[in-house]
Amino acid sequence: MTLIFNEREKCGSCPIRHRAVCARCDDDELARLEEIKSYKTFEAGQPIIWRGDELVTFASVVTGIASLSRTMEDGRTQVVGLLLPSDFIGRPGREYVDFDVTAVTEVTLCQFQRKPFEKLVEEVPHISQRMMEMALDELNAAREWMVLLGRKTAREKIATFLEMVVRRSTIPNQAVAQYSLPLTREEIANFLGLTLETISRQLSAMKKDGIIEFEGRRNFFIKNLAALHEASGDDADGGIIV
Amino acid sequence: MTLIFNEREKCGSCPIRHRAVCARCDDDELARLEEIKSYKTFEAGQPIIWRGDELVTFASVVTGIASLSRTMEDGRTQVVGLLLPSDFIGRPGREYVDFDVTAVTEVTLCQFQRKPFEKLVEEVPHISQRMMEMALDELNAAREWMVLLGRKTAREKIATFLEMVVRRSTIPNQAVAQYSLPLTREEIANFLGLTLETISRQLSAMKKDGIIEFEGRRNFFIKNLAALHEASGDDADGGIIV
DNA sequence: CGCTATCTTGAATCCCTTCAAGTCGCGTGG
DNA sequence: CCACGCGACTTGAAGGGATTCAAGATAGCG
Repeated sequence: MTLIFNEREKCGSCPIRHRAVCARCDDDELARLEEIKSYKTFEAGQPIIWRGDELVTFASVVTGIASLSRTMEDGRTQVVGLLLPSDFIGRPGREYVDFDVTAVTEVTLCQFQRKPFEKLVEEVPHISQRMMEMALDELNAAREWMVLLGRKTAREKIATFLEMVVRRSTIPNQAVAQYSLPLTREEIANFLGLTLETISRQLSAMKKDGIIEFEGRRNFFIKNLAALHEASGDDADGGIIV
Repeated sequence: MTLIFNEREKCGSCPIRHRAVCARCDDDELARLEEIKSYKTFEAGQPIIWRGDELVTFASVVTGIASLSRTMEDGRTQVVGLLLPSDFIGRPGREYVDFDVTAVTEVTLCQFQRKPFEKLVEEVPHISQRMMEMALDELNAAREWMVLLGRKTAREKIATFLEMVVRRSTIPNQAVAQYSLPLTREEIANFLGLTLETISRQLSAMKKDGIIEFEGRRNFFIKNLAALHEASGDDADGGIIV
C-alpha cells in the first residue's frame, strides 16, 4: 500500500493539508509552497537525517512514522519524540541537526529546500504562526514526557504509552477496537527509558491482569480501559496530548 | 538587593531587553509593549501560576529564578524547566495553564495582559519571530533533558546539572570561579528525577573524588572540570545548551 | 516449511529508593 | 555576639524495582 506522490502533486488534495505547517495557508500561499516542495520516501529502518548533519531541508511527514532520538557514545538511546503525519522536521535558524530522525515505518516526506522555505517563513505569517503553534504543542508534549521519564514506574509508563497509541489511532470508534503497536519492544523501551525485557514483562503482566489482550506481536485490544487509565498514573483528564 | 521596578520603567534600560520576547523590537514596538506591561514581584517559594488556572497574563522573568513543574496526585513532582531572566511564561493560544510555576528565589516579572498581548503577537512579526525562536530553543532543551531523565545514571545527571549551573552562571571567568546552587537538594532531585538523598550522596562522592568542593551548602568550586565533564556522559561538544 | 529476528521468561545483581537517625548551617532572638 | 532551634542536609542500612545476563519460544518472513 505504498502511496505514490508526484513531484507536483497538488496541496489541495494532500492528506495533511489541514494539520501541517501549511494548515492556515490560503490558495496563493499554497501555490508558493508548491513551487519549492518535493516528495521523498524512506523505507522502514532507514535514517532520514542524522545529528550533526548540515540542515539543508525541512520537511513535513505525509505518511508513516519517524522517530526523533539521541544516542549516547556508549549506545544508550533515548527516543525524544515520534513524528506522525503532519509533524514537522527541522528547525529554522539552526545550521545543524540536533537529533537523529529515523523512519520507523515507510515514510513519505514533503520536503522544502532550506533557503526558500526560510524566506517563506519570514514573509508568510500564516506559516510562522502555524509553526509557532506546532512548536508550542510539541514543547508541551515534551514536558509531559519528562514527567513520565522522571517520575513514573515501568507499569505507569507502559500504560501511558498504550493510552497514547489509542488516542492517536485514527481508527474510528468501532464495536471492538483493535489497535496496533507502531514500535518494536526495543523502540518502545527507548521511548520510555526502559529495557525491552521490562516492556515485555509489563505487557505480559497487564495481559494477565485482563487489561489488554494480544493478537500476534503488534495487534492488541483494550479489555479494560478504566484499569488502563488507572495504571497510567495520570489524573482524570490530564495526560499526554501530543 | 531587591530591585525596584516602577510601573512605567522604560524598556530601554531593562536588563533583559536583548534576550527576552522583545529582543527584536524597535522603539515603536517597545512603546506598544510599554503600554500594556506591569511589574510584579514574588517572594521565594511563592506560587506564581498553577496548573489549571485560567491563563490571563503572560510574563517575562526579569530577575530571579522560577521553576516549571508538574505534581502527580500522590505527590511525586517533576521539574520540567527552570525559568531564568528573559524566559517567557505562558502560551498564546491556550485557555488554561499546563504546569505549575513557582518562584524559587525572589522573582520579578514583566507581565502582559492576555488579550492585548495576543493582539501584539499577531500584529508585530518581531515578537512572534522571537517567540518562535525561544519556543524552539526550549523544545531543544526539553529534549536534551529527556535524554538525561530517561538514560543517565544518578552521577551523570548530577554532573550534567552542575555543568549547566556553571554554563548559565553569569559570573565572568575568574581566577578561582565559585558557583552557587540555585536550588535545594530536594528541588535538584525533582529536576533530575531522583531523591534528595541520592543528590546528597552523589555530591559527597564527587567531593571525595576531588571533582568539586563545597563551601557551605550552596557554594561550590570546580576542582576538576575535565572529570566533571567526563562524568556527565555527554560527548565532547554536545550537552545541554539551554 | 524452516529460518531468523523478535519476543518471552527466569535468575541474579545492582542502583536507587525508602526508612531512619543523626549532623550541620543559618537566621532569629535573647 | 552567642546560643538556640529548626529546616536543610548527610549518612547508614535495608529493601525493591528495573537491569543484566542467559536460555528458550514464537511469529512472520522468505
